[in-house]
Amino acid sequence: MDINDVKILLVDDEVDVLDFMKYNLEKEGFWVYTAKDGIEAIQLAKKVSPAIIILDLMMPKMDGIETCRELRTMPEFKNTLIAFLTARDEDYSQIAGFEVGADDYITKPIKPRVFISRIRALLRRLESNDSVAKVVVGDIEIDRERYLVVKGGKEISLPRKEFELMSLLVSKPGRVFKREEILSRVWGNDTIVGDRTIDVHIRKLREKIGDDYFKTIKGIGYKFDA
Amino acid sequence: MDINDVKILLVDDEVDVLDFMKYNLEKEGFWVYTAKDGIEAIQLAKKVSPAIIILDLMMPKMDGIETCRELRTMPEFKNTLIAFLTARDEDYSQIAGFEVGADDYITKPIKPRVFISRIRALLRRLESNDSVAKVVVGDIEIDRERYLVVKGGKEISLPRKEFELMSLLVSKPGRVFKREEILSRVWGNDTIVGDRTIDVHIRKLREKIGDDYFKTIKGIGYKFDA
DNA sequence: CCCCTATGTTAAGAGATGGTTAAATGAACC
DNA sequence: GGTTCATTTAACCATCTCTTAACATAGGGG
Repeated sequence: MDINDVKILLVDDEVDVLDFMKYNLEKEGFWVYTAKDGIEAIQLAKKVSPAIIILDLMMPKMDGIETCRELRTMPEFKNTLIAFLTARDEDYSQIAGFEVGADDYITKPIKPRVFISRIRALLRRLESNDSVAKVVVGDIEIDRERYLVVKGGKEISLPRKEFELMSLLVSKPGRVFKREEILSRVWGNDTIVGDRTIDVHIRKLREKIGDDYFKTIKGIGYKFDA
Repeated sequence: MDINDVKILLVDDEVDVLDFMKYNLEKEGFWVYTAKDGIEAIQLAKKVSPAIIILDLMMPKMDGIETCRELRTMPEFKNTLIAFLTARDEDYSQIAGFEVGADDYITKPIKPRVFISRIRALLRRLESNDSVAKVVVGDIEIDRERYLVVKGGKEISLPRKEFELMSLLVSKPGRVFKREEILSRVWGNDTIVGDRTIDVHIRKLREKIGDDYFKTIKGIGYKFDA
C-alpha cells in the first residue's frame, strides 16, 4: 500500500484539534478528510472510503461510540480501522469503545510523533489484514486463514516468511515486486538483512511449489506467474 | 512527468488569494494559470488543458460546484484533477463537492507548505493513474508493472537497461531524444560511459523488437516510431 | 564524389547479480 | 536443557548484463 493513497477521516467538533491533526498527517503524506460530527462523518466516509477513521468521543449530534456502532453495521466499513480520541480522564470509556468495534484509542493531548507512529501501527495492521483470506491463481490457492498453500488439491504448509513472500507475490500475479519492496513488505521497513536472504527464500519456494512459478527479473526483483 | 510541464489552473474571485497561490506554486516550478470565475475558467481550461484545477467554492456567475459539474461532463476533463477551495466553516459542503466529482478539498486560509504538499499529493495520484504501467503504441505494448514488452501478443523480456531505454523512447513516440538526454535519463546524470554504449543497446533493441521501430537522427539522437 | 565524422556491428571480458549450499544463529516447544 | 524447525549468513559458483574496443559503414557538406 502506498502511503500517498491512504485516506484518513478525522472527526472532532473542535476545529483546532482537527487542524492540528490534519497538519501533522498531511506533512507525512496522508490524504486527510475532516468532519465535525457523526452525521457528517458517516456521509463523508461513504463518499471517500477512508482506510482509517478517527473519532472524538464527545461530539454533538452523534457521539463517537454511536457513530462507530453505526459504521460497523454497514458492510463497507467492516474492515475500516476505527480509533477513538479521548481525553486522558475519559479512559473508563475504553470498555464501551472496544465493545462497539474500535481498533485503537488515542489520548489527548496529541503529541505529533506519538500520534503519527500510532497511525502507522494501525496501518500495518490494515496491511496484514487487507489481503483477502483466499487467493486462487490457476491451480494454486493461498489460504491466509489457515496459512496454507494448496496446489492441485495438495496442501503445502510453509514457514511464516516463505508464506508471506509467496502471499505477496501471488497477490498480484505477473507484477514485478522490486527487491526493496519485498524487503519492506515482508521483512518490515526497518529490518536489515543480507543480500542473499530473499534469494534463499525464493529458492525454498521454487523447491516446494515449483520452479516455473517464480520468475527473476535481474536487477529489479521477482514475480509470480502461472 | 516533469514538474515543469505541470499546468495548474487556479480559479477564485479574490485577486489576493489568486496571487498568493500563484506565487507559491510558481516558486515550485509549476505552470500557473488563473481565472476569476467559472465561465472564464472553463474557457481557459479548454485552451491550456491543465493537469489540476483548483476551484473556489464561492464565486460570482458560476460557483465552484457548478463549474466542476460542467467540467466533468466534458470528456477532455474526465481525468483532470479538481480540488475545491473552501473556508473552514463551509466544511459541510464537502459532501456536495464529492458528489460532483471533486478529488480533494483545500481549506482556507492557505498555508504554503501544506498547500504545496497537497498539490504534490494530487500529482502523485495523477501519475499513478496515467503512467499505469502500460503504454500501447501500435502493436507494441510496454508493461512497466510486469517488466515486459509485448509485440503482437508475444511477450519479450528485456534486460534492465534495454527495457529502460525502450521505455523512454516509447513514452513519446515520434519525439527525438538527444543522446545526452538518453544518457541522463537511462544511465543517470553522473554516469560516464563510452560513445558506443547507447548504440549497442539500440542495436539490441532493433534485433529483438524490429529494425524499423528505431530511427536514428544523425547528430541528434534516436526516436521510436510505429 | 570524396572526406570526415557519426553511427553500426561484433565479440570479448569485466562486473554485477542471482543461485546454491551448508553451517551458524535464533525461536519455539516439549 | 535438548531438540527441532525457521531464518539468516557467508562463501562460492554460475550466469547474465553491460561496457569497451576495434573495425566497418554510411551520409552530409564541401
